[in-house]
Amino acid sequence: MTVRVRFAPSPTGELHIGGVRTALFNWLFARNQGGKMILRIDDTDQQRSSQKFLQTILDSMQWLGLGWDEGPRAGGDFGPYFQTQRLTIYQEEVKKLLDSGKAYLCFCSPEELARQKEINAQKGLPPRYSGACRNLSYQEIEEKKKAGQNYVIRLRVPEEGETVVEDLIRGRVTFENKIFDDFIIVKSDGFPTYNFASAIDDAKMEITHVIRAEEHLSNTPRQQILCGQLGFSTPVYAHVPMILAPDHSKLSKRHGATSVQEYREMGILPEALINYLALLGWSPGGDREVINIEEMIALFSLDKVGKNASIYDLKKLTWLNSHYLRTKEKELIGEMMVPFLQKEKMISGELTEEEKTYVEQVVDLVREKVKTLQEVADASIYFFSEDFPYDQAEMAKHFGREGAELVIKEIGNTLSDAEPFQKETIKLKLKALSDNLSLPLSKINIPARLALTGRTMGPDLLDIMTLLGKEKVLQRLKKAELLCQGR
RNA sequence: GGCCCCUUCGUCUAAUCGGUGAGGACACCAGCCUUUCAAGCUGGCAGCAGGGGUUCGAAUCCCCUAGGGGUCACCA
Repeated sequence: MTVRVRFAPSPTGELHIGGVRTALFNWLFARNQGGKMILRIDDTDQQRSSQKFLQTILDSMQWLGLGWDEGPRAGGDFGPYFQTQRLTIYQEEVKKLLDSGKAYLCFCSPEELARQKEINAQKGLPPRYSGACRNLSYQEIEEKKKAGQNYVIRLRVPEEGETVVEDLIRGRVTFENKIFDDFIIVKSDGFPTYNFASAIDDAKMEITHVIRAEEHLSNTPRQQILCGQLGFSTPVYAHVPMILAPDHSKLSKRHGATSVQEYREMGILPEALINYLALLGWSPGGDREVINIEEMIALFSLDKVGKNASIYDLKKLTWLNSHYLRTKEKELIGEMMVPFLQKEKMISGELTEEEKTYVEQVVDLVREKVKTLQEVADASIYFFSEDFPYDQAEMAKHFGREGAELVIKEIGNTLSDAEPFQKETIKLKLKALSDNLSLPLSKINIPARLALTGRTMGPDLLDIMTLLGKEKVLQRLKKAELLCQGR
């Protein structure tokens, strides 16, 4: 039997890192097992679902390289892959349950239910449904329907016995059936609830393994009961641990960057995010930290997934990102830089081949010093514009000093003779100048760097000079002379 | 509150059948390197939640306590 797994996001928000990690584990498992990855859209929440979120989720998945074999944009034999397009399938199953008395209509209004819950809460009882409509007569039902009363459909849950979930990660988990009340399977708007639609779709789509977050573990017995009533066999379950925010609470917007989209905009590389997320809750064994996707696929197995929730730590993500930033081909990083450079107005329009090469050279110099693509852009301004900012504090320190102007002037003089204008010749010139002026090399390099870049830290000075070219270097040194005078 | 899950350095984690000086990574600190800042290299700090058992021997098995998380929605 071929493995079929599914990732079933609901388009009610952006794809967050918890969701991606779940998607990743599904994807790795499918690839490792030679199985299929299905993407299903659980969009039964009419109020909150939106087309915009759907697009973002699909884009995020594709950006990360987590492709799917069946689903939106891919098609497949088990469609449709949107729950809102599967209504007739659910209706068919509802009818069976209703006809056999395994489900019933409930006319209690949300207000009534809320009141019941409040009463229960006051008595210290769990907030469960009273069962008021459990045994309505046929006549009562017809009357209420005729009166136009809204209703939901509830599943009649057996009060005796227990339901056992055999979880690949947690082991055997037992629930007493009496703790469940008759839960809703069809909402008053006619749409199925999550537990209902999910159980049906997993069965109809022939999903073999349901790999999802631990928050669903408590829902699993309900789905198993449903499968039993529906006559479906249950898939194998694997509940992966949750990802928690640094304050140990459940992830939410107030925790800063939590969506894939945000990391992308920040300049995190997809492979860094994947690598980081893979290490959260799973270990490839040994002392591996940096691991590429092919190795992950080869090594992935659910029994190496841990049981405890993990807290995400941006520092490690950032470290991995700087690693990939530094080691990936500069041509590829150059391409990825384009939107960032455009955003900062450092480039515009289509790049010529020459410009592409220049961007790559800049990237190659700057990336050693920073951790994200955005930081590459921030650290590259002086390579793209004459109108770059000068660090005021450093200016005061290095240009405000007695004799600063003279040093800058001397640097300009000596460099104007540097021919060809290359690292070795420049190096010799600067060294000679340091000897002539009896100044340590740093007293020359630092002002020069400040003059050329507006800051005192950055890539190798000689590399900056050669990439900028003689003309710009001399021009900026002239400008710096004036800045010294105007102190 | 009921039910369920979980508990190894600050964080992510490793430790085949119980026998380890409890290993690695990020972060942090120090040194080296160095024209700046990084990177890199070397070293350091730091952990088995607590208590009972079982055993010659427990991070590992059992029980209790504590703590954290999840769930109990006409959200998924």
